[in-house]
Amino acid sequence: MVTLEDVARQAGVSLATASRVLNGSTRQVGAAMRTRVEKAAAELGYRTNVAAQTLARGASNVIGLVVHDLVDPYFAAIADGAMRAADAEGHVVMVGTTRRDPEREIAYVATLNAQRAKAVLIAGSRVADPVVTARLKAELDRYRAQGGRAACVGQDLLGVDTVAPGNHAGAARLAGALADLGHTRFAVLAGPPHLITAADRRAGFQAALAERGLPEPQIVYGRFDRDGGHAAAASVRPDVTCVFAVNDVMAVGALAAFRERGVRVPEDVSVAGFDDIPTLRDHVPALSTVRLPLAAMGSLAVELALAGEDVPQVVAMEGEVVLRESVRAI
Amino acid sequence: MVTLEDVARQAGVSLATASRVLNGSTRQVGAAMRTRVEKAAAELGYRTNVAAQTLARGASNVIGLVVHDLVDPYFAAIADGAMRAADAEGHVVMVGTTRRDPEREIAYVATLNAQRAKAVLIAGSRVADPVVTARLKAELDRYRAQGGRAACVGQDLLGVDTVAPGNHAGAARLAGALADLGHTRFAVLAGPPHLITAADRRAGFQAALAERGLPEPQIVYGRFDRDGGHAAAASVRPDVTCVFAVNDVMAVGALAAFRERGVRVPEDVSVAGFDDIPTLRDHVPALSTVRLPLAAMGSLAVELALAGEDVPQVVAMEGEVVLRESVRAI
DNA sequence: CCCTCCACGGAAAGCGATTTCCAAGTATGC
DNA sequence: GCATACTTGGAAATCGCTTTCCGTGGAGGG
Repeated sequence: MVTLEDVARQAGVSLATASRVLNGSTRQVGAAMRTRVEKAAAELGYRTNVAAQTLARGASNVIGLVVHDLVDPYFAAIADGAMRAADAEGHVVMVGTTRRDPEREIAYVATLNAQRAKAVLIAGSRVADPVVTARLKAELDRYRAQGGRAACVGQDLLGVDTVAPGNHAGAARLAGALADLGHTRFAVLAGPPHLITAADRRAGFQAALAERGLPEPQIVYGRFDRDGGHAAAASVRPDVTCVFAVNDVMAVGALAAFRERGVRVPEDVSVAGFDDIPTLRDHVPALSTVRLPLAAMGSLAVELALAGEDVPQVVAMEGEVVLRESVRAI
Repeated sequence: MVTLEDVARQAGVSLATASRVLNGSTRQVGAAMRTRVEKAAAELGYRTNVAAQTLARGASNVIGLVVHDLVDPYFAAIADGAMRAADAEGHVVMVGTTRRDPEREIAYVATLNAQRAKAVLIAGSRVADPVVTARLKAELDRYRAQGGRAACVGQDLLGVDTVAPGNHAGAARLAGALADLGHTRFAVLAGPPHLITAADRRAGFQAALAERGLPEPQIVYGRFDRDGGHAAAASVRPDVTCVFAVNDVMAVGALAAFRERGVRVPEDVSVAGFDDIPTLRDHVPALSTVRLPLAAMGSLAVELALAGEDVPQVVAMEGEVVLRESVRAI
């Protein structure tokens, strides 16, 4: 394994000079020395040992990204945005998936702390359990106490820079748009009650209906993924004319369930989701939803974390209602 | 920043003992010392400095994964499989996206070499340019010369452990199945000519048609993504009854293009893809394809790399033809 | 022509862990 | 009861790089 010392010896210069040439420094190195070092490094096939560099510098160029599930287009889009931003700043990205287990989320923050990652990004909904949230916050605080930066895409509950999607307001606007189409009897495929994102969207939707004096929607709890939507669709009451799934992958699952049962969308029932994941544009029928700029949210989170303001910044991202063929007026 | 030395001092033991307790070792430590160290570590909130550990041990627990595009469900599925396997072995994963630029692929291998990653996984098609391939191979060889392990999901061109999808054979079997339905006039949305995966699939398809004495299919080149399929579909000749897109995302794009033009699938034209990406199951019409076990391929690649046999292993993965509603007999 | 200052090369002290080598204490066998 | 063999704790060298501090030679100013 060729080290900087090998390069320095081959070039006939000191370690310090070789380091300054190859790994950047504020100090200048004369042209003659510089080319000698570069030539030696190329000949020997030298590659910096980042572990040693990180140790010596006391700072790494790793950005950690924690998501629930990379296969979910929602997280894939956020991760993609984050990776582009990280890349543009010369950082590399370490990704961990929690598989929706908060314990794994905490463990991964600890791992990233051990890596002395430059920044940690946590994407995805918080859970309603205050004990779990407190433990994650404690782990993040410890990390930040050691000089780490952190940002979150989701609820502003961790005391760090946050990109906060307007879940409540977006769902409320969607409810309004759907009510304007003449719907009165709604169902909400609400996901798990303890997931705050799911709960906020459900609550926003319900609040808007109540404000208009419309009857309470049917609430169906379930999982937050495609299969959860598929299963929940089975219990929707027959008099319901419009179904709101609290995220797009659930809506896609519900659409599949309706199709299997011969229920036509939108003729028999209207369906809407939330997020506007990229894969949606090829779906039949085209799904109505609330558009969130997912990739931008990912890159913004990276920028916030890297900027590292003293007081945590919270940026709200409002979703835009997009009506497509999955809904119709009644 | 609390170090092992702080912990040792607080516990009143030596650095060596603290290290043995906290970071694993073959050596035993007495129960009394052990609990004292653990207590001190917990009180101080100690987190191992992985950079220092990596430097001292001469080995890291990072696995690098290089993919073209995380938003593409094909790569997301492979990455997910790889991450699960890595996780099971106690490794963390660093992901890089190349955005289909071979230069970035090479650069990322160099970065992972600098990280002294335990293993590097390269997923995605090689390109036909032998110079580029040689440069990537050289970079990988340098990495492996320093003790790194590598594996590849794709063509066996890099001299490392490889999980090789049966592109040619799978496409040939698909062509056979489609011909059995009575189709004789085909088009192939062939992707970019220089992408070997795309070329192999096209060639396999053509070979099977030729073997049956069927006329040459129309070949339409284009990009290897959804928009490429969408654009390519526009130039399909009107007499064609069956279109093969060399991957699923292209097929999905083609389906969208046909829908926009009022061409019905499968009534007017049959369409098939390749890969069987997970999002396909909710597509309308359900897309016929060749199923590849993507997640398993990802985890297998990790296992191969970690096993580190002396001679590179090559595991072929054969795809299974799956006919769904996007094709019909003629 | 002398003095100051700048530019640039090198020696050496860390960074925070692991691990080898010693030494001392404790079991075990006869 | 003594020699032998394990255990187990600690001192110190080491991993590869960065960076401070020092020293030297040459340019520029008066």
